[in-house]
Amino acid sequence: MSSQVLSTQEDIALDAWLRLLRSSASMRRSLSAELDAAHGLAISDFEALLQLAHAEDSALRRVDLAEGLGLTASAVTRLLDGLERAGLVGKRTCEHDARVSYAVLTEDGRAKLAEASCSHVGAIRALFAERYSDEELRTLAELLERLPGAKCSTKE
Amino acid sequence: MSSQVLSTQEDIALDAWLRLLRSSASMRRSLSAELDAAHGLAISDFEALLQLAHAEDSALRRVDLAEGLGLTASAVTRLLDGLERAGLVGKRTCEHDARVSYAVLTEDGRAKLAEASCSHVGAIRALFAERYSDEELRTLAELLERLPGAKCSTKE
DNA sequence: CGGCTATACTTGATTACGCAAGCAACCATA
DNA sequence: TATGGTTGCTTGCGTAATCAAGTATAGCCG
Repeated sequence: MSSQVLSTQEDIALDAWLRLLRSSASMRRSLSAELDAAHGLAISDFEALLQLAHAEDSALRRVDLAEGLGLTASAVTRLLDGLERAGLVGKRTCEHDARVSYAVLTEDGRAKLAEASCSHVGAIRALFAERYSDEELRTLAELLERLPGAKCSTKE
Repeated sequence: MSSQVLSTQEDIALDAWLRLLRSSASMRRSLSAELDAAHGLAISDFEALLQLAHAEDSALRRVDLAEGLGLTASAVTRLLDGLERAGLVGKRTCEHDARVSYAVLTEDGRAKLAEASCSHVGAIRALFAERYSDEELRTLAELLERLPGAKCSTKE
């Protein structure tokens, strides 16, 4: 009794939160190791390329990329530094606003993405397919969508 | 068509994965800011104190704490450095194995945890309660438990 | 006993992020 | 046009994590 600081009553929210944290960290670690070993990309690199590939003209303002990735502007500056150095994305200036610079997917970038997509997305799909039925997966995706910051999708 | 690297067919697994990543990052950021502002603790600090409070004798080997927190041994060394400096945990040697050193919750640590639990766990509960019915929350927790690294719980 | 391997932990280097501050360009209003 | 506020982006710095390498103890097997 003396050791009970928190009530022992089931606290499902706390369990859900811990599982969310732990599983995302654990999956991020393993997927990241795989992706890096196979293609020399970090997870954020891959997702940036993916966002660009789905964007109009394969180009995005850095601000919008940050929004899409759930990162800050400064993180995107450094992320793109690396991708530009690797030749996977390029810069394009904006005619109407000299402040903005577009990040543009290069042909090399598109090729790299295609090459990495197969194994990476496959690994992601496998992780879920092993554990859930189609119905359960849809339920999970729907429930997760309601959480803060989760309004993201592969389409559009 | 030229811009489609990945199939546009619904890829629920990928959506679920992105939502998991984004929501955990977003929630971690906001909860962390709150917890730090109100009690000067990082999320990992809080969770370490919580694990200790639930442990036998309020003590854990560093290895086991690492396992419970989903961190590496070196991360735990540095985490405990801070908590020891703050007087919230202490060290205890092991009689039978000179390699191991137990991290022990101090009275100050227990008090700090009690103080922080109220608002922090409250915030967590609120985040979920706002979005889910009891039934949905149970479903979410159950689904998340199946993911890699999610085998964690507040009880035992 | 002596040597091997495994385990518990620490330490140094690196990384990925956030935040705060700064700069330059844009916009609105007077 | 001047001026004040906002937006897009970069830079400096701090932090929390990682990995790789190092130290010390344990325990086993010849």
